[in-house]
Amino acid sequence: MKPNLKDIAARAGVSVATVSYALNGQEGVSEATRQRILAIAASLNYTPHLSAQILATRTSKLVCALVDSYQADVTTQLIARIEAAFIQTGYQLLVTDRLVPELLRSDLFDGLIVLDLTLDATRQAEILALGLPTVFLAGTAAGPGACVVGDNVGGMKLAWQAMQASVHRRLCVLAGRRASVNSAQRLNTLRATFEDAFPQTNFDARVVPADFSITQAYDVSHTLVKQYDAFICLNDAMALGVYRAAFEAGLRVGQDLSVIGFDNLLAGAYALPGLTTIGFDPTAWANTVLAVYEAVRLAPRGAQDGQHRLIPATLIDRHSIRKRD
Amino acid sequence: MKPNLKDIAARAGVSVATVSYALNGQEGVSEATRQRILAIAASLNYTPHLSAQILATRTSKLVCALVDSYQADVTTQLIARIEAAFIQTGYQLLVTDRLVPELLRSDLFDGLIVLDLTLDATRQAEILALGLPTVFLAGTAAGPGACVVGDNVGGMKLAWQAMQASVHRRLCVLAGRRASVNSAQRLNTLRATFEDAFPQTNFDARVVPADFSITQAYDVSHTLVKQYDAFICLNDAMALGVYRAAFEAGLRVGQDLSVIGFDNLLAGAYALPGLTTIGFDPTAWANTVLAVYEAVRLAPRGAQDGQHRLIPATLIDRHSIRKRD
DNA sequence: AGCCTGTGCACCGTGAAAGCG
DNA sequence: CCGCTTTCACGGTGCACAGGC
Repeated sequence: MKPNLKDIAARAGVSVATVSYALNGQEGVSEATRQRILAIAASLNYTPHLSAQILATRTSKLVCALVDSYQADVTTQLIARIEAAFIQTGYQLLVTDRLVPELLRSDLFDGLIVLDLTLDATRQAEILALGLPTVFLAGTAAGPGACVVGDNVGGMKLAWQAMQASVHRRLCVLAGRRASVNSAQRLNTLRATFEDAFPQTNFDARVVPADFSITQAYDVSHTLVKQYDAFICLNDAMALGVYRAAFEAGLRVGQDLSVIGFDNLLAGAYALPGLTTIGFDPTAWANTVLAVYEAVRLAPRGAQDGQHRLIPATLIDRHSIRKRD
Repeated sequence: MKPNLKDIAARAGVSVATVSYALNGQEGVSEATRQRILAIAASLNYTPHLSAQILATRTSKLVCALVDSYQADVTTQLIARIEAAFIQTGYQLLVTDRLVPELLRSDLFDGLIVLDLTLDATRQAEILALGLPTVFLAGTAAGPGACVVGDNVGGMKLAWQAMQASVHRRLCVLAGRRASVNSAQRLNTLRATFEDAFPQTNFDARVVPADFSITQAYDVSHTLVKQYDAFICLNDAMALGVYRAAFEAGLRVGQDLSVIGFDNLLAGAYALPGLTTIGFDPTAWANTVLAVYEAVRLAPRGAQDGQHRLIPATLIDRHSIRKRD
């Protein structure tokens, strides 16, 4: 059977408390007994019973990462970085894709990181109701809770500039769900920029909703690739839908039409030709998440709101835009 | 503060034990008091303290899914299905990509599912040493531990047949790491089939190692696409590396050359043209994992070995092979 | 007596305050 | 004051048993 403190105590000829102090590096144990206890613990291959520790200390170093899908590769790119940052600070990250209130309210987790770029206000409220220290990876400065998000405004301006350099001028915009905070922010920025440049032209007539999904974008793009040649997609998945429709129509991306995405998916890097897109430095993002998490943890309940940090956007220039000479 | 059994007991005017019985649906509580207790629990928004439950019962319904990478999309496709199957049976799956012995030996988890298709014997032994009920998603019938794996032999035969239907005859094989069980099984099957069909020809001269990775496959393929035109890739990632090299050489997959992969990645479905590949029904796979897990859990310690279940392979016929008329 | 409903208490493994020589 | 022990607490479970009809 797995050894516990009592077993070690019996072998060392001391009390359980002394073993506990020795293993936790606390004072009040002579160096000699400490070494003896550590040696016995190592020889028995002792590891503490985490549930008992959590129960006794009423604290946990476990943090839950709630993802919208294991296949959403924007978020999976980030998880690994976030996990690395948290582990360095002594936390252990565990990932799930289901919001099971019984689990999250079970005192097992110290807090929650929500990696869901399609997050809407309803779900956000539902998550905050769990009462855990929480950091969101999408959301608005105005909304409740703390969040660390990519700079959609700056990113969309970069995307617009990149598309302005294209030979293609017939602009079409593929948008996500209306309720999605990310989609709304990106679309509003683009509209403002567009109306600034072309005050006379109707922007919204060029906007087609495609739910942030590759399949929906593919479906609507069959006709779009015949009318338009400059596609600004509010995420990379939809850009890949345009790729597919273009391929089947015998059109070459980067030649016959220009496409730009948003999020810097791995799949975009491997698309042919490589997808020009807007990305956010994942390591910077992860480190900021950790910093905000620590702040939220210490903040009095309810004072999490308004914490809002922006990760600067960069243009990842590949080959899906045909530039003017 | 979060309510506990004592709070409920006080409000209901009964003992803590009665509350525990009522909430767990056990006998010995009258229907009237049970309803009263349930109502109070609901109104207080009570959820049990999981650590205390695990400590008291010495059992956990938490299962850890250990993945090799959050980006490995063969495994992420499976996680969601496995999670669904396990949740139906009352388990809760939590995912991590780090083998932290302190965590896994902490009595928090009931058992372990290892989703690592690149698993080798060393790592497998290391994981088994943790002493948890474990199911691997890669491995050999001969090896220790229980595993549920795709039928590499049957799958590779299907791949061979599919490629035999191609107009392209200059065969090249892209292989993974030698230590990988999956790569070895697939390669050995292919070699046997090839030598059966062409006893005079040297098979191994046509095999190029590319580490199961898209970038390595891309690197080696620049020259390969000039010598060969029929590529059997032991996984889809490498097939996509061939795609990229072909694209840059001005060659069209499905026209100028034929490619088949293995694993049925999502990225292959969205590649242009769609990648013909070998897949395994993920729902069947997930259900089998659950069944084997239950068996392993109940088996006496050490008796997990030799459990070995095969998931049948199917050909996913898309458009990367140019067939004879 | 026997059945039904409910209670008291030891226990799970660990942590930490207070006590003691 | 040092070095260690005693004691209680954490939240929940389940056995043995009590009391009423």
